[in-house]
Amino acid sequence: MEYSDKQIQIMEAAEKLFADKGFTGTSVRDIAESADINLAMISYYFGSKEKLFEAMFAHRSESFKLQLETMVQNKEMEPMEKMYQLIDQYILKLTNQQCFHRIMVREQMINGHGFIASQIHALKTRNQELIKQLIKEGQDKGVFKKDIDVPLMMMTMVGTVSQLVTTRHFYREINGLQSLSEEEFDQHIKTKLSGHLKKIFKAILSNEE
Amino acid sequence: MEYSDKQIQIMEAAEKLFADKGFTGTSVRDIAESADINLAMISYYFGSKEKLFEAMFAHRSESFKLQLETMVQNKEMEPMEKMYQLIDQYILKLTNQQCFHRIMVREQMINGHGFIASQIHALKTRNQELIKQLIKEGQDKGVFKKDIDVPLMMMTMVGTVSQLVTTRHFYREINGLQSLSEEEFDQHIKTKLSGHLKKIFKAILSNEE
DNA sequence: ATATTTTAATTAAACGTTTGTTTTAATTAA
DNA sequence: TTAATTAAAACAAACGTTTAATTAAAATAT
Repeated sequence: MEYSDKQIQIMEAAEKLFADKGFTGTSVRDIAESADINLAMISYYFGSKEKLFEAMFAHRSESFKLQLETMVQNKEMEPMEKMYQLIDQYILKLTNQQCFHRIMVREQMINGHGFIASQIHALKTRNQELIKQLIKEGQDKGVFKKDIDVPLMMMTMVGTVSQLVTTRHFYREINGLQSLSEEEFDQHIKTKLSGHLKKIFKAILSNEE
Repeated sequence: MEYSDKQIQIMEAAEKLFADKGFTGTSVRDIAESADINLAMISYYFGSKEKLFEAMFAHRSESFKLQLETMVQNKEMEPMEKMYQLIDQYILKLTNQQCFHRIMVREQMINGHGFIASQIHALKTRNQELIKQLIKEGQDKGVFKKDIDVPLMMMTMVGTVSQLVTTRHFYREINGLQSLSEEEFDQHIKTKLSGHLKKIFKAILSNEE
């Protein structure tokens, strides 16, 4: 789908507001003011508030996809290296798109059957499939353990990163990092999380002692 | 705070709706119908929708507290055993109060400064403090590693359980567990999570090889 | 114990706002 | 001149809350 500059401007304002206040907590007048456009433009461009939400979600979903195909199929790379790269890519996606992630968290909790639910389902199923391939390769090569619960493992990766992103202000305070700028704090999070998750995944996956 | 049966009846209906549809997504008329009372009773008993939310939250917060004090101070118990017990207790709390947890997840994402934010902050700070004690004891006894990032470790415990609870329908489908009843599925989750987290925490914490 | 008074609980209707959306009119670009 | 784009006003529906009237319960007096 192609969008004009004005449409993207509206979607970006909407994303921020939806992330902060939720779908029902955000009014179309909020969005119009924040995007600096007249409120009639929302219906004009997107048809409705709901359809704007869906358009924004689908738009961001695209850039939220993990780029794993070529990496998973790469035969030069060690399985554990691939796993580490997956972790870093996931951390990067989430820290770079924290608004969209917060929206995802809200939507995931609703066991819906509409457009958004199927978008999330497709995203998750795709990732799970690719990671299963990655794990199998490591097992076939004898470097990964045999009894690995992939969905549970993913829960730990996604859950840990998600928890840090959604409670970042608490983590920040408890570690006395108020002096850092948002960008510096994001960098701090990335580094810490990366080391932490790699340690855990090595312990779960690796056959070596 | 003491509440009458009717007040609890209202708070329980409200909790379910707030968990499913969010605060703004839930109308006082929804709550009144679901609790089978006249809508004026909400203002009559609680003052406002907002105050009902706060009352419900504080009420549930009480029973959500981890009971750790006596366990942490127990000198007969091994540190790792305590850690395992903490994990199981946390899993139990979350699976038993999934509605409240979903509300917590929503509220945590808002970096607010009101009543709810301070309730959550108190809950989290208290847990973190007790767990820090637990870790320190293990380190002093020489059974835990020295370089442990307690906040990050907690992110993994809380995050993994939270992720499973908030995306339970997806986890259920991907593992082909649709035939289980909700209760059987909850039991399945508890068992799996317990083993998974204990394995991870042993790897992170234990000094033994 | 019964009758009376007082307090509390419950109801339906109404209030003024805010909501998402549409319409109408004005302006701009082709 | 025609079509595309913007702004402002208007719309009904839904919102949280309050009101005033009624019923139920509790407390007091006889």
